[in-house]
Amino acid sequence: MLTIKDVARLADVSIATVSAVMNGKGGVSPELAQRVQQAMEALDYHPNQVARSLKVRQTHTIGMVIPDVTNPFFTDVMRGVEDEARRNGYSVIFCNANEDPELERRQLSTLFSRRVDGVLLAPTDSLAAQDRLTRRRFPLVFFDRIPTDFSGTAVVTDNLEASREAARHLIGLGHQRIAVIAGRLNLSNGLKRLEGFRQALQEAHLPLREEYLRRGDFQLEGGYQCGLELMGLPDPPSAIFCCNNKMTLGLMRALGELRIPCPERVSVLGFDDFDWAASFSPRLTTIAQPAYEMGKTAVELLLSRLGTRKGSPGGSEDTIVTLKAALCVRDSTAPPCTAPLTGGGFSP
Amino acid sequence: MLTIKDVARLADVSIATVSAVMNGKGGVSPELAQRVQQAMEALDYHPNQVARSLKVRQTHTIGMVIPDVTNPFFTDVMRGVEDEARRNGYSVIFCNANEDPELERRQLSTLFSRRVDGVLLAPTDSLAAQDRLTRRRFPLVFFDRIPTDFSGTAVVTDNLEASREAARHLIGLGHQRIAVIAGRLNLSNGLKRLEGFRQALQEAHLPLREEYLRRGDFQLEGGYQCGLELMGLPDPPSAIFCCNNKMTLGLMRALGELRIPCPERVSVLGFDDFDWAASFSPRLTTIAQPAYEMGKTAVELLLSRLGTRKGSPGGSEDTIVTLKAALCVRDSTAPPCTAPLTGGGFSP
DNA sequence: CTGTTAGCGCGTTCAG
DNA sequence: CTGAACGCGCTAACAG
Repeated sequence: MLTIKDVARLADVSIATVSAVMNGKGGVSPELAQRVQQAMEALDYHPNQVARSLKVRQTHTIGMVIPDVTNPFFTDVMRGVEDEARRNGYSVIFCNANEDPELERRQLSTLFSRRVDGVLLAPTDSLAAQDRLTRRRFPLVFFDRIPTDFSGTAVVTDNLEASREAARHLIGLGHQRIAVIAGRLNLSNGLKRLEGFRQALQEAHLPLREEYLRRGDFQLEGGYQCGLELMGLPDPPSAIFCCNNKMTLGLMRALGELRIPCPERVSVLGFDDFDWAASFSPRLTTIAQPAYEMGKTAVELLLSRLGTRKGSPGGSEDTIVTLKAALCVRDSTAPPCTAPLTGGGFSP
Repeated sequence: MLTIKDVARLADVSIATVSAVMNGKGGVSPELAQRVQQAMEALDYHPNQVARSLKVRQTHTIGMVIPDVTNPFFTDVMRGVEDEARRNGYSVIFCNANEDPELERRQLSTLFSRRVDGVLLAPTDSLAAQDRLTRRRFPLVFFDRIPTDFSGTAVVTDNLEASREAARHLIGLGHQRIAVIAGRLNLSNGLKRLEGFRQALQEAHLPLREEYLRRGDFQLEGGYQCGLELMGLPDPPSAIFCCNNKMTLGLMRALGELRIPCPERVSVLGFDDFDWAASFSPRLTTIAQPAYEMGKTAVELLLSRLGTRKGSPGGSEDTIVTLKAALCVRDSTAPPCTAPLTGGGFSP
């Protein structure tokens, strides 16, 4: 393996000089710099970053732990993270937490051992934030979700407002029997989405019937089950708001098996947009989160904390950036049908 | 930052002893080992992996460069990689190449600087393999696709056989006018899929009309365009085989806009399965690649090369593992309609 | 402006 | 079985 010494020898200078030109320090005569450059080229020399990291005490690596890599929302975030990180000379070690707090802990632990400069985290429960492992171990930026009573740096979408808008869209269409498939309620995203939905209903003086509030787990299976239950009700809803992409998938699967046409018999509005949403029937009405931008912002936040870290501690912390989501109206939402589709008789 | 010295001091032993217990070397009295363990616990000590890496000359990190993180096929592979890597004490640095050979080169370069122990690569063109950057720099395992005239270690799915099966399914349904939307033909996956399709047609003594062979770029837009063109033909196909997931999405979008019912008017069979495929209408008939297993296998292959690397060079190289894919028959394929749907008249 | 030297935190000799 | 010394490849302080 080539080292800085090989370059120095070939260029006939000291290793300090080589180091200086590599790091763009001034104070090297143009001729020598030239010689060094050529030597590096000739040898196809790549400086050993691990040695460098040991010395400068930063690895230019950030860790990212994701609850679920197969969720397209998170992969969009990842793209934003990777792009922005690379543009700033950082690499990213990604870890899958599989929505498992214990695994999350272990991942955080190895990230620390690898001395990443900072970590991007979408926590799987509310504990991570308080953990001695995370706090003070390294700069941490939360994304997508934050624990209750959170203080720190984070970037999230405005889940409350987005969900209100979603519900208002349904209400505006004339729906009165609106159900919601909520996600896990221990983290901010699930909670705020339900809350926003509730608020909009309240503002419209519409009740949220108990049997219309279902709780999934953000997974496909949960959405499927809730969909089955909801449509099996004596008085099924005419519209359903589904709090994330995977559950929406499950819901649609349930509707398909039940042969319940959407939007004719029931409207569906799903949180999270994805390519697929516009390719199949029905084309899904969704709330689109700015996922890529979220990743980009998370890195910016982290890097700025890293930059000022040397300054007085407790400086620019406790920043929560909130991103706006957008309603994408497509074909899965429509006014409720007035004529009953089930029987031949009338109903009010 | 805590070091091994702090542990040694607290346990009142030498650093060598601490090192020995950490690495499970024998020759330490149980009592001392106990003391050391307790000290490590008490301090919540995490060994500095970067220092360790510098010394032992391996980072226990593998690099993975992916052509497109947003493609669910690759994220499934990633899950397999991450899981298997972690189980063997490896972390993974993932890089997005964005289907861009130049970016791929840069990513490979920084991976080398970071001295990853090996790299998993789905190359974006045929050059990477020959590159002086990749060859001999570090152990390399290709996945998903290999360059033409490849030699080395790789894991791919049996694209040829899978595509033959796909085409045979369509033929078995009675289709005669079968079109194909092929992908990029410079890499093995695109090529083999087309080849398998061709073979099956030949075996059935069916011609592949020139206008029925379209070439996409594995992206959604390409599938969309090809779909438009194909269905705009004077004599449109009654079935389409689409060579990857994203193009299938585009194709379905085109069909939707054209209001061409699937499978009534045209059957669609897409390469790559995904959760979505079973949730919307029509439920897609697909070829399901064992993506997770591919990731897992890639890591196994890499790790075994790493393990025997100290042995005679050129040992267990040039292994190409081929994984079987499975046909998932759902609703998007059906026998061709015999009655014309377009006009009211007859046609043969 | 350039070269020499001392560590960064750890693993691994070697004496004891 | 344990402890002190050396070096991995690099940067930073200092000396020339």
